[in-house]
Amino acid sequence: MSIYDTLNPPQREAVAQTEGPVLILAGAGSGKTRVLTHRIAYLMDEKGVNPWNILAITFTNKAAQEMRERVDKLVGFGSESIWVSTFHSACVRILRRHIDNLGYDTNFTIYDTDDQKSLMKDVCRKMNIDTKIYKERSLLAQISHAKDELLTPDDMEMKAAGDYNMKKVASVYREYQAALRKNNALDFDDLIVKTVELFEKCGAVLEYYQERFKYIMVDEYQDTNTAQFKFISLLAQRYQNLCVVGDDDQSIYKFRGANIGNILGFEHVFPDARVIRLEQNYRSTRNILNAANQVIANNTERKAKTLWTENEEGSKVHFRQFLNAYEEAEYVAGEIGKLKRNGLGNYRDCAILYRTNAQSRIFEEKFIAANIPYKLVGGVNFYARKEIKDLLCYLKTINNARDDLAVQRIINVPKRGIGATTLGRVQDYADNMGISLYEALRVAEEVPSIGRSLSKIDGFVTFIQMLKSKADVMTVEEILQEVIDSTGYVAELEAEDTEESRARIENIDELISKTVAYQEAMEEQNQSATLSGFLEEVALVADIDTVDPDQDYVLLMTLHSAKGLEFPKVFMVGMEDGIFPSHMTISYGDDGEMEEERRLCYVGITRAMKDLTLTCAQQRMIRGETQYNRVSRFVREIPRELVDLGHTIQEKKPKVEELIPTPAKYSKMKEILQGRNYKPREFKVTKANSLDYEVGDTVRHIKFGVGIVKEIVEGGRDYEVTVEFDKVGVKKMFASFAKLKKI
DNA sequence: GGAAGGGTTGTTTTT
DNA sequence: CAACCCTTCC
Repeated sequence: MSIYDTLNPPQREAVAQTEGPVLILAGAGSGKTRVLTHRIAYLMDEKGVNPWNILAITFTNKAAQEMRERVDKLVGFGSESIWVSTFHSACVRILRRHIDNLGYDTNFTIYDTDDQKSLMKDVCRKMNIDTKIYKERSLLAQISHAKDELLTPDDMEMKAAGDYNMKKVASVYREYQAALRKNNALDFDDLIVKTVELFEKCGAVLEYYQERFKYIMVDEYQDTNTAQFKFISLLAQRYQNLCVVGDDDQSIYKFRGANIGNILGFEHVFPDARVIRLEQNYRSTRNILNAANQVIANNTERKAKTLWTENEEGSKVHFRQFLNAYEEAEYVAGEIGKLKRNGLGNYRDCAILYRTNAQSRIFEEKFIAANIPYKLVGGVNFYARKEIKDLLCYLKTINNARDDLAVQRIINVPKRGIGATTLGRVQDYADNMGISLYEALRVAEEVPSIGRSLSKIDGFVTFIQMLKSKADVMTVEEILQEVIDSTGYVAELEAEDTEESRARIENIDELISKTVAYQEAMEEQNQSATLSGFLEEVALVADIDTVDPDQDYVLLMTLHSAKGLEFPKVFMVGMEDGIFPSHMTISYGDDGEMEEERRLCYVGITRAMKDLTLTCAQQRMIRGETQYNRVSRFVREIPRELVDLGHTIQEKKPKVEELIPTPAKYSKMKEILQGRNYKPREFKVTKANSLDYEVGDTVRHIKFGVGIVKEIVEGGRDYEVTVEFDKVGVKKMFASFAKLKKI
């Protein structure tokens, strides 16, 4: 009995076909992750392939991690030397070693969307471009599309021919790239583009990686763009052992350049490719799968296939319509509460899927009111929060002083009395001398009419220099701690003492824990923890990567984020024409866009294992105005006999109210929500049953150090602990996030 | 130099 | 409805 006996025939074929190009068309829930992990195991076990020679590209870091764990279980050795990572991480890893060939420093910074926007703003200002006409966002979008297609500014200009607008964009693109290079920074798209550029420019580097990656596998292949395809084909050119896995019906990233032609035309590019179809679904009940099949059958641009399953029929797809979004959310909260109370399932079995992030708000409100723990995936990224960005920019400045953007952000945070005027003068000087902002600050005495600000600038520069010199011997955590202490960042927030400032401090504590976690992870993998390593990890984590399967919470996310996941119970909410499919698609889109929306719907439906509920509201507030939407056309595409309509339209919510303890008045809700602080994300404030320390004990706090517990007051939600610290005096804090350790 | 307030704008979707 | 940008006022 071998580990491969549990596979069905096509799965086994996909596993055993190790040589040459292979296209695996894997329908939703057809066990493609199993195939991939078994295939890797097979390569190592049966074919004697060195794990060092295997590259597996996944869509998220989380998927990468899971795949490694599963291979570990199958093979039990060597999985740590397989490269399993996302396109972006793989490229960063390569660039960190070789990007000096392209004239960048290997400690380059990675710019996120916010950084890109600030940089673009600078560029437009310098070029005298009216951002009322050419919006930063739209310029960046056009540039991003160009990069997806591997078009340089020159290509774009050529393509523009007589098109004035596109010519203008091309010139902005050129300046933008120059600015990035000056800051020694890359944006997300550059990570791929520059790697391809590197391969094309340096034959030796490409050859090295071709030799290294003799076996290449790519998951979620339907969502690769042209640049990613180029990256992969260059690598696979020599040995041609390229195995791609995808499902054209689940291609949902056209807007960010995904080229569905990559999968539809694979056999054309690799004529001797073996094509294997996985059509048996192991995930969903028959009713759910049939509903999905019926919906997707309305698309014309697809490789025909029909998924089947041996699973039981299961319950029908539930459909419920409500008066408004509040009742919709209340219903969902009520259903989940009921499930948990009746012991029929856990919170973690449930996912709420919606089309746009903005729809999450109401569900958060209702979940808080109903005391249901949840985790919001996506939306405002943790690393996009002001306090986190501020601190990270300190780290970036210490790491790469050529990053002007980072320096600009922190030079006067906290207030050092270095204002816009002074900064402008230094910037001018830097521009004239062709040096970076930070270099100019270092020689600020040379800058004309700097006056009294000089001493303040000196203070800042001395501080950064000190940390730069010590960066090699300090851990990331120590550096961060030093920044926090010396700048008084947290102290300032403490003085503020509002709900908001406390939430910010909590976020900062979390950032500190993340540095510790990073160090531990590196130690485990026998790698050294570096500042640029940490910054890179921070730049490339997707929110979904932070979901912890051991925690019992409901997941709230967009349909896009749900790709690749599965849940026993799924709620697809906001099923209305105008929301999903989106207003944009209905009014301005073509057939292709509508088909993409439909694929998104297909992805949503096929996430569900046992139970699927579709909901919508008759009226809904969008951007301050009330909309009346029809039931989504996708709902109407599901055959009537597969649907349970419940007790008609507005079942007045008699039971629901009982389920929700707080008075269901919106204003009241809002008060609770806002009182609880800003944007509550996870339910972390869970009151411990008891504390493992008591009055008189000596405890350690991650930030304040050692102290003695003076008082413990039991509050409703949490314990309030008063501690007298050796260094910082008496502090009051909540037990659940002070994380005091008895010593 | 910095905070407060008013007007304007906009959302699909993300690494 | 908010978030964000810009102006105004201290």
